[in-house]
Amino acid sequence: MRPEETFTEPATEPDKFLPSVSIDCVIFGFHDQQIKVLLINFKNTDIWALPGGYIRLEENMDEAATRILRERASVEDIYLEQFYTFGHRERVCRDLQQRIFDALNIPLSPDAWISQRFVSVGYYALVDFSKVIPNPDEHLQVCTWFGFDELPPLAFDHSEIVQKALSTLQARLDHNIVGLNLLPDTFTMAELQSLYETILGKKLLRTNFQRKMLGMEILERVEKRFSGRAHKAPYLYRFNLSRAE
Amino acid sequence: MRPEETFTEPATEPDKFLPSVSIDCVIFGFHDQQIKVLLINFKNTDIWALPGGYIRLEENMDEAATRILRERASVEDIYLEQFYTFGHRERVCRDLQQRIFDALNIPLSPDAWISQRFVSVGYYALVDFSKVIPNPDEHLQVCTWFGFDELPPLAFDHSEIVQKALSTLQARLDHNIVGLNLLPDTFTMAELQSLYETILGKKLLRTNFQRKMLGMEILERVEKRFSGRAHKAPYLYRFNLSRAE
DNA sequence: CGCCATTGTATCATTGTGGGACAATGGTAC
DNA sequence: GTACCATTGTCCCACAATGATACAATGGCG
Repeated sequence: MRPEETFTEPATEPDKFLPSVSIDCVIFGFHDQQIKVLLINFKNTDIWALPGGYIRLEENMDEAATRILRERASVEDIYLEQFYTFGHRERVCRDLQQRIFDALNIPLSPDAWISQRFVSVGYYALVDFSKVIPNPDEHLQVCTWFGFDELPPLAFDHSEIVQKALSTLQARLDHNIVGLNLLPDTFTMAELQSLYETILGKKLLRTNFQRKMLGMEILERVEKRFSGRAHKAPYLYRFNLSRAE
Repeated sequence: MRPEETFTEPATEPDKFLPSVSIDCVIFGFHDQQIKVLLINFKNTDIWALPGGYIRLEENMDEAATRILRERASVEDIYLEQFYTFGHRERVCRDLQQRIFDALNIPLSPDAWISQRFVSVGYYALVDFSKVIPNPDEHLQVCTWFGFDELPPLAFDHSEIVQKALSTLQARLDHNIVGLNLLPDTFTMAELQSLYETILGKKLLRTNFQRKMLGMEILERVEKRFSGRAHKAPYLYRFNLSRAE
């Protein structure tokens, strides 16, 4: 199964997919003190959108989301969570959709279910920025990271979807161990704090943050870092969930 | 538009509805110190299920949920919230579905989308038990309240849906003002506490619960109750959201 | 008319959090 | 080599939030 099958097949082989339902993935990364989102851009257009896809008849919905993510971001064992389903009547703009298919030179019959109304199930993924290789297929020009605050205008209701993904992530910050998925294997306390501050959109007190994180007993210290920078070298930490009981 | 149209139409007039997507509603009430759930029972069967329905092409998804609720529980201005979307491959059992349609004497073509796989969007509603008039239509034998701990076996994956609805409600208890929707206009502190204890499934300390609720400044005291029972008569309270600022 | 379960409130101990003090560290500049 | 200094790790204090208990007020009931 080649990655690019997903995009063309629903138009050419509609019977292999579940009609009226799509999946859109908000893939979050963290780099340079910034939340990043992976966006795609269709060939011959300037249209940016969330990576998404459709559910094959033989797939569970979660499996479909995992596959879509694998195809776009080339990552396995991903942290993936469903957060909301978007079902506004006019959420998919027909004209814009037509423009995309025209640009790709794929025929789109107005009768096909893929031309009709959609409900889209939103998933967000937390991935280690450094391990992701964006993976454009033959229909995509680019597949790139954008800073959360520098997103281009997005197709359809994708801006709303991104916004809802972030607010859900904020609300679940206590339960999701976001660092485990968004950071490299080892990291400094400052990096972890910067991640939390970026997600929450506010500054935290360094000392209290450190106290709280260490108190959770899910961090393990590893050897001192050989800091390239000046000043006192911080510890490196690693997540160790087995310590939490 | 008569209520019962919803159930037959997708089979007879599939083009009026969005294929592959259904809505299932978990309608919560509170009575006799118990969380209640409204269930339906199809005529000539012993099959219990959640009230559900389909999305008309001209409806937003939220509107569809509101309509389904109105048709089943005859309540307007309902507190309704989407909580999860269920998309397992085998979640709708074909045989069971066939049995329902046979019992109702409605033809069900195996080719129709309604015979195929579904994704179901779950909504939960919080309603004032005393104001709800369960409203069975011509295809339903009964439409009744069940205690949450005394639910009969449910069709398809509806047990899982109910469970997820409650756990979501628990998680959102801080943000949702559940009392506003689940209790009558006026109520005692003991009733409010009992509601919270039932939802959370654990006892709370009376004095601290009272302190916390009063501290939120969303309750307003009304005249003393003429308690039929012995002992000190408690205050009656009413929600007054304008006080929260 | 006193009993007593219930209710409203005050009080104290414990824990959690905001905020700052301070010593230790380890490149950098001299 | 040495003084410097921003960063880091830790401790401490003040105050808020919460757990838990004590106690007075109430109002039907016997």
